[in-house]
Amino acid sequence: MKQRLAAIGTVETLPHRVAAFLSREIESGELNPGTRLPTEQELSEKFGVSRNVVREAIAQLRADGMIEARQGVGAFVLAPEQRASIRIDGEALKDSENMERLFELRCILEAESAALAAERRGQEHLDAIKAALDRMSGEERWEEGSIDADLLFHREIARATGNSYIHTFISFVCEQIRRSIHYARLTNPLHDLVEVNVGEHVRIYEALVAGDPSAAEAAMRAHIIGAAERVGVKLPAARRKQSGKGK
Amino acid sequence: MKQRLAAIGTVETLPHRVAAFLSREIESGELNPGTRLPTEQELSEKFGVSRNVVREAIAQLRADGMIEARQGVGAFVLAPEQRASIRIDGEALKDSENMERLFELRCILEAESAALAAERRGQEHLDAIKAALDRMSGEERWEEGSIDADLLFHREIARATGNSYIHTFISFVCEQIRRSIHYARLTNPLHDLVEVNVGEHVRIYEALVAGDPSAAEAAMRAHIIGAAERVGVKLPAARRKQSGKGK
DNA sequence: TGATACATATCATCCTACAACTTAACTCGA
DNA sequence: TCGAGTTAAGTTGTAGGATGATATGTATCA
Repeated sequence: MKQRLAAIGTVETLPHRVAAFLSREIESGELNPGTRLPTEQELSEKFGVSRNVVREAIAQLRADGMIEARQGVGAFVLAPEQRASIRIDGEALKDSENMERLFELRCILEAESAALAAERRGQEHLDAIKAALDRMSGEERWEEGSIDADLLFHREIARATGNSYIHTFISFVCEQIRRSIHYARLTNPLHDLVEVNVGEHVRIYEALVAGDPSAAEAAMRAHIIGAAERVGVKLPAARRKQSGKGK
Repeated sequence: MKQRLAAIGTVETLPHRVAAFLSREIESGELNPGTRLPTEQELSEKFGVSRNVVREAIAQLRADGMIEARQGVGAFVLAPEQRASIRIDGEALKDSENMERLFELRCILEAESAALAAERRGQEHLDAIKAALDRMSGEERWEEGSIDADLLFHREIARATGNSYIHTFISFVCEQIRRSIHYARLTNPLHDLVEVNVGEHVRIYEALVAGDPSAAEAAMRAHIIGAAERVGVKLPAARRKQSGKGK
């Protein structure tokens, strides 16, 4: 709490910057659940901004369920379980272990998504998935166009599950991963472009056409594991395909 | 866009209400990606609030990545894929089909969580899970205390996966479900209290102790399906446990 | 036709003022 | 002395006005 805006860094509007700063204080444990934030006036002075800016920042944080404000009392940090939304800290993804974990979560979601899509897809879903696949095949190198087509491919599969929450969660996770990789490239332009592997996508598509949930799941799992490795992330050992204890 | 705040309903601060209204317009497709919102001044007049209130509302929406504001131009709706966070509309969960879908997603996440926890848990995890279990067992009826203990049980299992994203996602989904059920009870006080089924929890715990991922997954899946049914939600047919095609 | 200047529209920030709510302190009566 | 009621102080919630910054469109000039 000794910071001024000059030390906050990053771009964007002042409210966004104040909110980001406070958010980091909360996530890092500097401000524990139950802690009362400084008053709006104090924050205003501390950061050298108007009270309106502080209020806008606080509005953001309360919409996220990170804090609650009580009129006449102050603003208090809430427990993470009370959050009204899920966010992923882009900075945290610079740590490759966190990237691993996010890929693991993605693998869980996408493997199930593919299996459900294989069961529930209609012709219109297959058409959309094929269109994304064709778009991917038309690219010679793994560039933004390919990345967009790849994301679209995954999103269309998730759409075919008929479960909008699955679609939302997968879209979100894929987008966060994409952003992280994108920013890594901006920082390090020599970062190698990753080659597209359309064969893996084709196998997923074929399993969907065949309506084979197990094949779809396996193909998708292999694809996500492969995609992770291609960006330098090694997923934790595959599970239960070796245990053979499952019924 | 013909609404006034009187028609917005719900409680809370004016910015929150304006943001919620706009958010619903966006989610419902009334405001498509690329659409330009009315100016701040127009929204201020339309809703009969000050421009500050409108700005705070917009700050919330832009923090979510639902809109982007360009100085001198206006505020524009962004595509859902650009969202910086995941939210679940509590109103949408009043539709039982959406509740089904959310439970399905929960089942996907929690089954995997249990399996990973069975592989990765340490003694400290088991202790925490047991503590939550004991707390649940001490309750004679399914009340808030039991619900909290149940949520804690699930969160501790997710923590044992060692993947904070899994933990975050599961916590979030469980909390949204809990809130939805809680509000349903406020609206309809005659809604039956649901009995706690500690036996299912014990089975999960035992599989964790035994370090048996398959058993943990199966027990968790059965528990989630049972929990859903106990609140009147029937999950889509179980998948792949009958296909037997998996390797 | 392209570049430059100017006007207009709109967001971003700041400031002031008052309303509404909460909490602590004070006063008064039993 | 204790409890209830009142008042004062502190803090958030809202409103309104002003100025700065940015983007876009239009007019003018070379």
